[in-house]
Amino acid sequence: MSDSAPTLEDVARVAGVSRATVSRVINGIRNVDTEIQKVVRRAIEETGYAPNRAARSLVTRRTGAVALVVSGAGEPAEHVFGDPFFGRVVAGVVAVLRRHGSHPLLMLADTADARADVLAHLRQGGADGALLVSTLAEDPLPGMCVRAGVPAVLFARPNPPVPISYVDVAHRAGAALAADHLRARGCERLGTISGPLDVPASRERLDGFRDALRGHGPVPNEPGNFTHASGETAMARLLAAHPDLDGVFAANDLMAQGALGVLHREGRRVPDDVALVGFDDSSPARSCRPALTTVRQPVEDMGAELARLLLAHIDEPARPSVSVVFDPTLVVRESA
Amino acid sequence: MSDSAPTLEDVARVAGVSRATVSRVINGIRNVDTEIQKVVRRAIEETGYAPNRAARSLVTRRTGAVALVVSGAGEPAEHVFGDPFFGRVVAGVVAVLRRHGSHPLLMLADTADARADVLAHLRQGGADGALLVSTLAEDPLPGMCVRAGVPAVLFARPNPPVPISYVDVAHRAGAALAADHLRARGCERLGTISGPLDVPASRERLDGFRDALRGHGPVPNEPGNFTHASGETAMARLLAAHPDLDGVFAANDLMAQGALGVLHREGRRVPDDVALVGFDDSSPARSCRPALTTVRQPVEDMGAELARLLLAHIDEPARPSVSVVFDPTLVVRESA
DNA sequence: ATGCTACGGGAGAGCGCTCTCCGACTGGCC
DNA sequence: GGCCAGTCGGAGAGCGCTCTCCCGTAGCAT
Repeated sequence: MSDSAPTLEDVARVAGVSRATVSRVINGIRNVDTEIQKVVRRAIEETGYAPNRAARSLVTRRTGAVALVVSGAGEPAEHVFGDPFFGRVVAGVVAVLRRHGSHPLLMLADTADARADVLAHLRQGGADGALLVSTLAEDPLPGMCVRAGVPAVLFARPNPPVPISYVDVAHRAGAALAADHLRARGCERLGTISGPLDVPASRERLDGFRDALRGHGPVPNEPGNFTHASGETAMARLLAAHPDLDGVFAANDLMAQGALGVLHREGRRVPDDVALVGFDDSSPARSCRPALTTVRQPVEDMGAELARLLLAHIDEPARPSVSVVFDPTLVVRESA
Repeated sequence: MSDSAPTLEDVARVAGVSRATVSRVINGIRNVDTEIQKVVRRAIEETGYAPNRAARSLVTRRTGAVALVVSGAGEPAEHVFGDPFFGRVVAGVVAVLRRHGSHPLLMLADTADARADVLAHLRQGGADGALLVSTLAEDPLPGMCVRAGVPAVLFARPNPPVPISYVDVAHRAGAALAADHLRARGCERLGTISGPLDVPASRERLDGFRDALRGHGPVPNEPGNFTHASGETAMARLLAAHPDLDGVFAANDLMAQGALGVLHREGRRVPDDVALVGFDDSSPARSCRPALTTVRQPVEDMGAELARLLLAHIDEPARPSVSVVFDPTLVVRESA
């Protein structure tokens, strides 16, 4: 045994067979005598052999890694990674990938340079494909991937529309769920705290809410940016402009939580004076007081589907792109 | 140009030089005539060349990837990934790695099989080293890495002690900060909600708290397991056994948040009747009502140091292992 | 003019693996 | 007994890159 790691050659010598046979045993095992298989396996054991991934990738053109790209504006990285929502996506992704022997390679695409790096990495075969999770209103990365012929799948519909597979939730239907619930519990004067209006998902949640309420008068909205703080300011503004509000729909739980704090400070009881519905069913929703009634996205399942789609596209590059839209459900807790 | 991706050879042909020269230009550029460099760069541009990472790794024995291993018991993956604490570690790690052109490869080591897979991956050169973040009381993985000669760095002190570098926070000092603060604001009857007592960090926080209070009578403790729910039950028990409690130290913010809910329900005002101090300074601490006074760990910095240490160990395998311990600080908010 | 160093650039040997041939051997059937 | 099909295993050609030699040329001192 030499000083460096054992190679196929070493194992073959110990087993008294050829390199090819050892390779056959390790991989698909097309047709190798069981007796020889045993001998080879013993030799592998004995030498402590571990196949070299780089050498294998060189010929198979597969790495067993997929890029998990977080595409966002220049916001601090901890924001994205610290977001439990993203964590749930990751959990779903990992659950599928690990069964397949793959792992996600975490990458940040927060600047044009970073995007170029990500694309270069992909083109260099650093990963077999990419999962793109974007917080950007308009993201050029999906288009770049398509043009470069890199298999990629998006979380959320691509904004500059490109022929690429994606998973999403039915935003309008989810918002309608919230609207119906608020109406059903007797709320008359509703308001909303939306996300940034240039983000399609925000837009759809707002439109879905308003559509469901068509014929019941205008619904005032204050846009936030999905953060706790923006929920607070939005709620304060909404309350200032419409003191008689009795129901609020926030486009995510974090903003709802912020709104909750403001309502409390202003002496409004929730849900008695003002009913509040969030979106996401993230962990804050559960730990809030009062616990948040919210529209649940099956985020883990969506993450899992994201991974499944990518693996399919990697396996079969010519596969037509599809969109998979999940239906949200209403989780009724205390706030509405 | 052939149908497949251009190779060094193609670029060399276009530039009218040898493969080696193109390689030189792309990498260290040891000594190549500037004129020729220009020609080569133009050829690279022209061919749209992207170096093949696998081929490069094969000879350099470097992948530019680092395993980020989440080592935990069989708990659901979403728990770990969804934990903002982990997200902050990742943010720190990524900040350093990206400057170095590396990326973290996310791996789960929640079972013995998974641990074996992780180790195999590392031994196969799937990553240049490993960052181990463990929630386990006793984790065999660090030892496995050391034995296999895989560069690895831990977040938190290794429990079966092994010669390996790690970063950690001064738990005892942090707990003492909490104790001193509670004493200073006049609390007399203190209690604690610790983490699992077989986890070294929990132990140290508890011991540190008690040590700082030595001579002021015994400090009752109810152990939890770092979850919201366990904080609730622990607080309820503590209150049942010691109704006259006027100060509580919880070993993390999540449990503190749970405790807060129970105190509220029991009609105790915080901080007037019972003062409460948490640990971590996680986002729940900020969004709680009342906002949590807590011991802040500089988690992002710790994550960054984690990555820096690993890169150093990869560069210089013989480098002696070290431990880097960060000092926590007290963040005073409303709860104490 | 000769030798020596210095440096730019090419040739070519691998890195460790997979996979396509192709040869050898076996057994069943005419 | 001969032939063909079928099965098993070996030889060897790459995959695309890096890096060590080595040669050629130029610059300088002898």
